[in-house]
Amino acid sequence: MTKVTLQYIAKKLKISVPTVSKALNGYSDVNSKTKDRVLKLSKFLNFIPNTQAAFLRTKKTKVIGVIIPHISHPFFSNIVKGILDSAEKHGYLIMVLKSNESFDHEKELIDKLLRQNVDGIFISLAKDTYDLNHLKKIKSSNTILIQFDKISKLIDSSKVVIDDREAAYNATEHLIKNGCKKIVHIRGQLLPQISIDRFLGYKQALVDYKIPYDPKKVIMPNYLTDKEGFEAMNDFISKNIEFDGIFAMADLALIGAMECLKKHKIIVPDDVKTIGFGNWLLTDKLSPSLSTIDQPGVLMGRKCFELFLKEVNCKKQKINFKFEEKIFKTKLLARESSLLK
Amino acid sequence: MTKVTLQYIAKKLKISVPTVSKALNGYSDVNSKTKDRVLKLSKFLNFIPNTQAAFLRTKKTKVIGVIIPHISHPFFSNIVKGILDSAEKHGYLIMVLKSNESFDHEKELIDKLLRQNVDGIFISLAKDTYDLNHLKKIKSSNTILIQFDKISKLIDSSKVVIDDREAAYNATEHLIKNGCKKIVHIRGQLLPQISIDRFLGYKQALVDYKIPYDPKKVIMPNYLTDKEGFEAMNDFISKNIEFDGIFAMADLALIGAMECLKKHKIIVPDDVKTIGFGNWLLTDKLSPSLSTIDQPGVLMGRKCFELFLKEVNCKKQKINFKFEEKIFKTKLLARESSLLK
DNA sequence: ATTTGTAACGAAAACGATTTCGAAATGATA
DNA sequence: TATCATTTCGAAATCGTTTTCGTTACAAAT
Repeated sequence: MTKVTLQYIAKKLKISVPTVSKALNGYSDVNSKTKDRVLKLSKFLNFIPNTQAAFLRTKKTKVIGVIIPHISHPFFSNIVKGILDSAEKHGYLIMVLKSNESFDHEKELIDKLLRQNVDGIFISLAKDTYDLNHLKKIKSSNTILIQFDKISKLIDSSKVVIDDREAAYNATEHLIKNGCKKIVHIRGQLLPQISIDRFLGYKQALVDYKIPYDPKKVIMPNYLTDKEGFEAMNDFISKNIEFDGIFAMADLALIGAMECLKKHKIIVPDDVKTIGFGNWLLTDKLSPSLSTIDQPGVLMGRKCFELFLKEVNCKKQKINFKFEEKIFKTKLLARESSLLK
Repeated sequence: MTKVTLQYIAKKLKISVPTVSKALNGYSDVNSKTKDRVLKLSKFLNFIPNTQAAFLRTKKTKVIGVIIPHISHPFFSNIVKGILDSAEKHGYLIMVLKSNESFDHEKELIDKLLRQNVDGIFISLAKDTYDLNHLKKIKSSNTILIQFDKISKLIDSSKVVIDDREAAYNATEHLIKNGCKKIVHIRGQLLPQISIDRFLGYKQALVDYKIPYDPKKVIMPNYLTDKEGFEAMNDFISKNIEFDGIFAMADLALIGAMECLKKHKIIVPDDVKTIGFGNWLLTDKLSPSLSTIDQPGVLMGRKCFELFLKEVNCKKQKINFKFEEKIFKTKLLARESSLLK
């Protein structure tokens, strides 16, 4: 059994390869009868066009590479879901890669994707990415780059983010308005812009409400896991740092922190009010249910693809293209953990 | 600026294209000095080999397609994570596609992947997949097929599953041993083997412990969401069906069910003991924490890739290959929701 | 009768690699 | 010197498409 190719079909039909190709791709210079014959036979033979061969001419793979720091993370799952939703409607396929938050790894992944000639690369940077030459390589290879979530402002590309600063401001303000005066902050690492921005939002809210900023009330664990959140809280408590509110940069860290509170018989929200970030799955089912900031992951994923597609079309039609930065609004979900009784 | 190809490098070095190719691919019939020159220049020029062109000869893409019913689902996230872990070590890339539990969609996705000439397809079938011609198409195209989770026994391929029946048996037995005599079961749809198996495990445990099976104690919602779980429970209660235990085929459905109990002031585990399935993220943080069956998603993903690789190597060395079926043990996590006080 | 226009098709080049196989050059051996 | 083996290289074929452009045939218009 031989492979079914254009060649094969052409031979069977005693016509040329180009004609078969044109018939299948809807060119106008092919008789409708021959077109029918081609379509019928190729369906009958279950012809599967070879995308790699096609690529050699078209230079389009209709594949997008998505690089995220983690896979098993609800926010990134939602991002991927959003991208997939849109991509599939336009016939694109998605390669998903994870950087494990490692810069070195990230560089390799980009090389891999460029070798694959993907049409676009969507990336949320690793938290320790400082050098940007790998992103420049993407641009110089003429591959479309879309940054989301953890982005670098120094690289020209369309971007999809949330207003982290505003979100953090709102979260902090929310605690204040619910009576907190001594708010501790479990923040993310130094480098990624989002953890800086969230920290700045926290600080700004304090300023605006005339609460003195106290560096001792801010802690920076290595990872935002529940364990580290627990430890962070232990730290505050053992150092006798007073607090009546917690703002954590990630729900999971907050959950760990709250377990520590429970161990110390500190009641949420009675004694301490808390708010997290991310609206993780099931945070609404906890007791107390977690107040948090909802990031519209699915919408963000869709937007990434939309901006990508816009760029594709502009390039095709040689229209001038301007990069866009879409800033999504977050939603503060006030649940039990932060509300006055 | 021209593209850097083998051609280009060959010209610069005044040698032939094949020699460059051989130098880069470690052939022995190339002088070590020329090899050095090639390696140096191609690194200097930042040569990116064109995988599509290479494919035309090698017939290997080093890409695997993974089809799962949902993206934002912790179990499948873990599967993908496991696959990614292993794949990356062996230089494979992963395309992730979601079928949305739709058979029709699933068929299309497979066509897309075959067009892409992926080396392997890993699939967890949609719950309403009844016809298997699309899987046969994979096999007849000589693409390696690995089935996991929701599989069809009728198709010859390596398979990675858990023993659903045993797991469900253990869950039910666990409830019985903790004093339950009237256990309701929230089951999955009729078609997928896993929901049949889990149901059978439930039934078997009843038989073994001499508890009469009562069809009225089994409900089959359309989806295993929290809402549907809630409704299911409402149904039981409104029909005055007595129960002192719940075994749900999915944690999320159980969570919904337990919200309904709470509404009716039925206390878990005092009045009713419950156990779910899947060990979803944060189910250990709920109050009461959920007893559940842990599926080793990451390990399963890794195993999928391992079996795939074995098949690849056997084919390469023309060794006889036998399909394997790996059945993972599940772990019963006895937490608060099912334990005697 | 000549020109023009249009529809339908195919020859040929191109995309960028890999692989087979034979040739040339060199060194070793008889 | 003749023969043989080894090393190193490249010509050529090939993979399966797409796209440009020219050719043919025929009808319509002048």
